[in-house]
Amino acid sequence: MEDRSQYQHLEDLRRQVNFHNYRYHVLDSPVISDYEYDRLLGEIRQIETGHPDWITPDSPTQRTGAAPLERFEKITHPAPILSLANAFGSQETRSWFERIRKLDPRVDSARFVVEPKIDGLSVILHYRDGVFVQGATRGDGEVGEDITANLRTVKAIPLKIPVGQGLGKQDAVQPDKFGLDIPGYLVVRGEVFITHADFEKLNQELEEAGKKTYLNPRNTAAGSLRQLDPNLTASRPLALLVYQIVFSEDGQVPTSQWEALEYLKSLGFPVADISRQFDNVDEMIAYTESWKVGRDSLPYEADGMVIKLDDLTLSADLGFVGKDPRGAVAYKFPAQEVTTKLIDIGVNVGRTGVLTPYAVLDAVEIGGVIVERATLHNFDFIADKDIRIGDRVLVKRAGEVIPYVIGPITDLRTGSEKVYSPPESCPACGQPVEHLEGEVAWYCVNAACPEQLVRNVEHFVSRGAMDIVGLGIKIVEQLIEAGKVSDVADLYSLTRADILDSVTKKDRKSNKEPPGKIADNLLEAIEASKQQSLRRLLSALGIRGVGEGMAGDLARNYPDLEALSRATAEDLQEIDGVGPNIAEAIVNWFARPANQQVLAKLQAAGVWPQADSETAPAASGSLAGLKFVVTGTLPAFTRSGIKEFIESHGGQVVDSISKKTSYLVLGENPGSKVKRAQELGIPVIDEDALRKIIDNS
DNA sequence: GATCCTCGAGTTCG
DNA sequence: CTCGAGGATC
Repeated sequence: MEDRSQYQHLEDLRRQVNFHNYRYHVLDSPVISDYEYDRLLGEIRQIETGHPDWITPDSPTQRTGAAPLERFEKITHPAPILSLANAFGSQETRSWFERIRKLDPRVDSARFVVEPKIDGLSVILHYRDGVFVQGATRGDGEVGEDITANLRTVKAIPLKIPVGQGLGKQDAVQPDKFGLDIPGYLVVRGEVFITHADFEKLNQELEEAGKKTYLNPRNTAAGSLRQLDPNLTASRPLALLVYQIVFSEDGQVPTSQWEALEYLKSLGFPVADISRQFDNVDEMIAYTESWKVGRDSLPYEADGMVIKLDDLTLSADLGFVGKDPRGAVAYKFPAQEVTTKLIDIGVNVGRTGVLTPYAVLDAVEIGGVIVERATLHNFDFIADKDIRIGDRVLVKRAGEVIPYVIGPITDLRTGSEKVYSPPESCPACGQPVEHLEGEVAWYCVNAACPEQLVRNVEHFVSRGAMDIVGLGIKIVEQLIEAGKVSDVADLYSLTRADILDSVTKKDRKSNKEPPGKIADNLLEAIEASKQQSLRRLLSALGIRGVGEGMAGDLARNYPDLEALSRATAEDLQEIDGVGPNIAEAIVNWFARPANQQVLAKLQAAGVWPQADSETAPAASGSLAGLKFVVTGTLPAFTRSGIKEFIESHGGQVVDSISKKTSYLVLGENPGSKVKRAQELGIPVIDEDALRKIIDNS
């Protein structure tokens, strides 16, 4: 008697846990705390321990704990698991529609369903009498691998359908709203994936534990499902969205894709909430395109949208082209991540002598441009990620612009890859390289390294520094090669003849301007640069640790270079933001004879700015005390324009988002900063909103 | 001593 | 944009 009531209690507990599981993993809105959930689960475990014969495969305790497998068994799918033809852009999507319209007049008035194409792993789930009995990978579409034990640990997969039956809650689903008999045997298809947020959290945890991190959410999801030990799979934050009924027996299922999604939802399966139904091609395409732009705001990685004819009967009647069904098409977004071969590793020498490795890649298109080079940051990065020459690597364009190597696809190694070791001598001058203890960077310490000189002069003339227009890297190289320039001060003693002698020979055919004119323009630009502010000159000199910001701070505290050169390390540390390291770097720079010579030459040439008004901070204004970060392109401003605009109203512009940021100003084609702002709860505004803030105060 | 913030330096393609 | 590192802050 007691057994009987305890069994009923167990059943009740299981129903409750399943319900809360559904609330959490499918609806994403839990109604009890994790603690309470764990307590319910614990109680079930306790009862089951006392009565092992009561354990059923759909008990929530059976999600974990299965023993590791030797290998995965093969499973033949009950129906072929199809792939889709791709369409790149709206033009190809329209062509697809036109093609099938000609084949069948019914297409003319057809409806469409648009769903996200999530970058995860396709899985096939089998339910016998409402109980999850088997799960498989897609494999080649006919035969997949049995990963039932792993899938059981994915909490978003209902172990029993329908969910919520008998709980009497308002969220309880009504599977009979379609008036259909739930099939005794039902096979559905879905995508297992990991959200961006969970992926980042997982990688952070792995990194803290000193373990190897994953490359991207897709690899992680795929790797997690292919673990032979289900306990490992259980520890991964896998999510699921279901989108297709593959097969059914002993029952009826909807014959429209939209209803199929509704039906699956009613059975307790998670279904993508951005899926939409359309009866108009233009609106369908507009919606699809809207996600091409908005893909970054999705919580998961999507590599496109799937467009399906809503009428599944019509879709089936249309048949196939090769293996692809005619009734659906995958609208692909431009790739943001691409794999390619790393052919070689080269090394650049920066103006400070830092050696930076870069990857020479087998050219690939990423997001519309051909990429064949990507920075590798530093030599530790190569070692940490275990990047080898000949590896296939995953490459991404950060913020849609600068490509970088995420890491090697180790599964694709052939054994012929070569481990890379950093050079022992500078690739530009051949002098031995040095590495300071505790620092990541390797340096070429040869003061006469020609590459460093080129970079140094390049930096000196750049837009943010002395702003000498018309003096590009090519001309700098030629002037140095011709021996006309051996430090930045030499620019001010250049004659017309010097420039004509060394520069014009090579550039003549590519330039329409007569060489004399080029020389004159250049001399004029050099002359004009003598009027640049102390802040700009300081930042142009390239003292270690002194960039645009620090140069401004120094220029506010010292009237000219002479005064600064006499400052001691102690004096300098009085300035906010200057610590022992930067103070020492400044003192050392002024102490070097070569630099003293440069200073003397500059002074003689009249390049000797005094403390200037440009450095006076705007202490008041409607934006006083507010910190702004700008991302993307603003309609009415240039990059430096918006900075000046905000600063002129007393606001401050910084580069990276932190808790102290007041607003993120959003332009077009924004980068990853938007996501970070959302995480930190920082208000995101556009240009107009910024103006309103100024006007309203 | 640990953690957060800010800055500097190098960076690709067209 | 990313990464490293110096400085400030608790």
